[in-house]
Amino acid sequence: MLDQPKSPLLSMVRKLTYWVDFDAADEEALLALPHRIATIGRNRYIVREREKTTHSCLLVSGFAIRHKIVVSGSRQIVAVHMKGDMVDLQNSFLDVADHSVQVLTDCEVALIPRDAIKRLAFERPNVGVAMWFDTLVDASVFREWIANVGRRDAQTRLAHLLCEFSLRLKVAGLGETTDYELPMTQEHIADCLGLTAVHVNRMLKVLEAEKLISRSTSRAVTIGDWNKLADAGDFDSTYLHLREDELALA
Amino acid sequence: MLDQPKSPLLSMVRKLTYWVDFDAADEEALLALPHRIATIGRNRYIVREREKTTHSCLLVSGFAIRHKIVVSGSRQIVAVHMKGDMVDLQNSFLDVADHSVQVLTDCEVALIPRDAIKRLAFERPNVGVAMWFDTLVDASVFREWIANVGRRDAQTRLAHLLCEFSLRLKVAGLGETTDYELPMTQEHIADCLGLTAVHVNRMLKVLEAEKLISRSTSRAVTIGDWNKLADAGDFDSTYLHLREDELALA
DNA sequence: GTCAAAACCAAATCCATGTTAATACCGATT
DNA sequence: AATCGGTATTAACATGGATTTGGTTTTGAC
Repeated sequence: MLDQPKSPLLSMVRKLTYWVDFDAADEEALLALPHRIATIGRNRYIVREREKTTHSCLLVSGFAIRHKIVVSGSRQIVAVHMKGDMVDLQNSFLDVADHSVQVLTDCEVALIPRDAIKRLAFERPNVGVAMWFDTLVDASVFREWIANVGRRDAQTRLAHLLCEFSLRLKVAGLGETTDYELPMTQEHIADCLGLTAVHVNRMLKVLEAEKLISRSTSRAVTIGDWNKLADAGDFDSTYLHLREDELALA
Repeated sequence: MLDQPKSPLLSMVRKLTYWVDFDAADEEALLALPHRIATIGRNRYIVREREKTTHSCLLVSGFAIRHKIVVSGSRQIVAVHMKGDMVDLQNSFLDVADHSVQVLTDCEVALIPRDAIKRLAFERPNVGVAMWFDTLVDASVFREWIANVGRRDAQTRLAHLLCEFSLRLKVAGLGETTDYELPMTQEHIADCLGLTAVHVNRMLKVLEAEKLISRSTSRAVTIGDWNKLADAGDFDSTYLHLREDELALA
């Protein structure tokens, strides 16, 4: 702690460096970004739709969702974020937030002034391009979700989401590929999938009955046969654009 | 023509310059990007899912869609593109395409080698950041589509899409806000909305019966009262992140 | 440890949208 | 003007998922 304080920004550096080769100065500049660590309590909002944002936010621990509320009052979750994700590069550069970001669990975040990020992107093209590519991956996930919600039936949708979580949690070091703890309630899942919580419950039962998953507690998911679940979920991990080494461990 | 050949890349420059202040050298460098003009016939593919891509593509005229095919065989359209859009900054930097891009009509495109774009992004941070921001806007539209498909009923979904087209076509100089030609069949619309073509037809009739729109030919849309249609579609243009001057003319 | 609130589970009913299939239209040829 | 293929339209019927209700279990705040 005294001699080698581990920066919470390290996970960001690690993530971004996949896309471009940073030199020492790039890394230093990233780690030197001004930031403030904050703890955000369960269910609190990081940003609300239509607000102006001034900070971007790196998730150090915990889970967060992005969501939109439609006129009927129902909620659509458009993304789930976990440790190491840069939440809200999205909102913060488009001036007015087009969606809300809410924390699921108590979270530690590093708040970085967006102007500092912006400046860095101009000064160090390596960093700028890396962030650009990172948002391209986000966009790819959004596209897959459009397809999931638009064209797959409830069971397939759910299986797909469970596969996505499986890989992402593993990569984030938060579980095993075939065994993890769901960070969210069935209602959250429903809002990811454009379904009702009641129906998510039914489909979980179906997946369980078909021996694709099993659950010890209500949040714990164990995947019996990963490939079968992936088939059931029409899941192809291409869209996550994981690195080879990340894929390998899956 | 002889003294002032108008570059097809100009519309790209105009679009990108909204986000950052280009200097003369930036603009020059953008216009100097190597590119090849090609004409692509109706229904042809620009990229197919899982292919490796080497070029990025600027739409000079015509319409294109991005889509994914799910296991049941149905198609989900995840984006519609028109004149001036950079199609496939997305695919081309993520090595393997996670979705297909297909043109609807005969299209003129400018094909730009992705390496040239990448190099430019490193050499001229202004350009890199501008492209980054452009993809942030794309991502914002994806999010809105997730919500549209996931949480709005058929009629609202359709009204929402018609509003989006209304603004985007107007901004692209391809129609009036209250009066435009739909670039797509009802089946295409259905695949944007996660519905069937039959049901899209039904809903078009409903919107017509409620005097929200009228149609002279089957593709022509006239919006009676824009605000009423926007209400019916739960439409708020924030997510398009249009410039003020573009919004003004809406 | 207690208690209220939240989450989960189950069953019955309903309805928005899907499915299928037949007909009508329209624009592009020849 | 006859033909043809792709769209659009319409109707009858089927169904996946929503809704509603009520009960049970778990969670977390104190």
